[in-house]
Amino acid sequence: MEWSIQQIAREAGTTSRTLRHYGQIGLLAPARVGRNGYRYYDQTNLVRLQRILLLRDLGLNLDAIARILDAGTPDTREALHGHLRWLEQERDRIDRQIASVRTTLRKTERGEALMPAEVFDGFDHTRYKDEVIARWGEDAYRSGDRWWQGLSETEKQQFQQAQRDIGRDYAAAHAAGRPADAADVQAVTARHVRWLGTATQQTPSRTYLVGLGDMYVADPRFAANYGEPGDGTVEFVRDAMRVYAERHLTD
Amino acid sequence: MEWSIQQIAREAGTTSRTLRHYGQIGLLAPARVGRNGYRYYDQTNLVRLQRILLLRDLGLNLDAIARILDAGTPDTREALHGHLRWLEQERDRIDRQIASVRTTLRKTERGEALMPAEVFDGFDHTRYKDEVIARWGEDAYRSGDRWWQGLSETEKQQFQQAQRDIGRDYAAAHAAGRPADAADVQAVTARHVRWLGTATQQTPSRTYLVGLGDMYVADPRFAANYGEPGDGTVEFVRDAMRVYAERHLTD
DNA sequence: GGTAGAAGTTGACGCAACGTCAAAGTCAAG
DNA sequence: CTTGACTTTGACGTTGCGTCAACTTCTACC
Repeated sequence: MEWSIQQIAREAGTTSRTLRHYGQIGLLAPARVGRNGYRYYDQTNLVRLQRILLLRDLGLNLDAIARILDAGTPDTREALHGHLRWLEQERDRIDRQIASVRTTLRKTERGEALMPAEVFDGFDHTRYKDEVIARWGEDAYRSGDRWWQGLSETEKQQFQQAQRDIGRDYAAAHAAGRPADAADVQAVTARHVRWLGTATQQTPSRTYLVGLGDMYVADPRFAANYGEPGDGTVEFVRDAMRVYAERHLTD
Repeated sequence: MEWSIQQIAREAGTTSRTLRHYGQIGLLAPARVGRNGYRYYDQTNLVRLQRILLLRDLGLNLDAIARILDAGTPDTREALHGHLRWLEQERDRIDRQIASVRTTLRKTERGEALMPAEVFDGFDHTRYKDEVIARWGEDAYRSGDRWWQGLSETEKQQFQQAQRDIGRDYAAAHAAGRPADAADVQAVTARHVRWLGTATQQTPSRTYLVGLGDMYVADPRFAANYGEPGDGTVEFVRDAMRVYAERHLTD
């Protein structure tokens, strides 16, 4: 059982040009090439092609895909778990983009200014560029949270005051040795979440809050807002956020 | 107040090359170009650049960004709405992928047989939904055995159970050294053919059954359903199918 | 005023992953 | 034998810049 290039392309939902490209770069060679030069593909090719398309959809580039497929998957379960984690991360990223676009939409519809003049004041994320990229990838660096854009000066100051208060309370609780799931700590987190809700104009989802906690830990810009550097307060905050998310939020 | 290209780039967290590129494509012209050829940017440029970077982070391409920025607010809303719809669609697709990978994981952990297209569902088919649906009626099984789509979960499980039984019986007969044309083996094949008939809603033709046998051998996904890999069971099944086809079926 | 070094300029090529002609050969049907 | 669908191999186009290269200009310091 073998198929022509068009048949296999239709079957897999791609184009013949793509298949020729994959042949050219040695990613997927046809099972047989006729004397007329025609490419013929078999079942094995189809399976490999679909794995290629799967991995491509996961965002991997063809080079990486070739390495994965040819290295022989050591453990299917492991690989699938990896896919899953990647997919969930991807969904979270898209969720954040959706939230961001919604915020932008609301503001443009209300006729509010999209961008204040001193947008770059304060948060100079370029200083930590390398670290952020190393831990989160170029994308995270470029798309990082910029919800605070578009606020008035007064609003900004209020937010900053509230943020400082919350950060101070977290630091105090952590210094006092309180556990992250204690009621008083969770009360701080509740204020924190309300603060976030006001900032982003909507209640954060569970995965968003958890992801944000991880970002706090990963990103020194955020770490600077919570406790002294290296005293473990950021991790403490992350844990408290995770607890809160699992107790009170859904997706 | 005006800045050099590097200063603006650092401030906005991008590169001078990017700014030159934006100048070249007419997306962001510097406020002034010195007699020395140097580009100088002012406050207005900065605001526009910031809007550009924001929209870029939202995933829009530079062409779209130029149209939005140069057209004014109504188009902005329209574009953002469009982009929002796109993002939501993207998230749905990823959700389906996640469900698909989870299913795959569950089944591999239980050692159940994988239904190939189910594994890949959400990857290509949904995107080309119309095309796939259009050609779904015409030749379902020649296109790769996806008869089981549209069945209820219970029905699917029944089919899988039946398939496992048949596979087990084949493997046992082969292990016992029975010939493919023996009566007891042919009895298994008869069940097999009935199973196929139910699945495809029609009695298989002779050439179809023979071709399917060859496909079993060629395709590791099917081989996995019959005996241990490499123990010759698949070939045994193919032979039994061929015998049955030649004895009982026509085209 | 000389000089080093940082920063600026304009090309021009490179990259990923194909899309999109173009010119020409092949196949299946009527 | 013609027609039309399908295939082949080039080869250039696309997006959003990165990355030299070769050269000029600005700034700082001796």
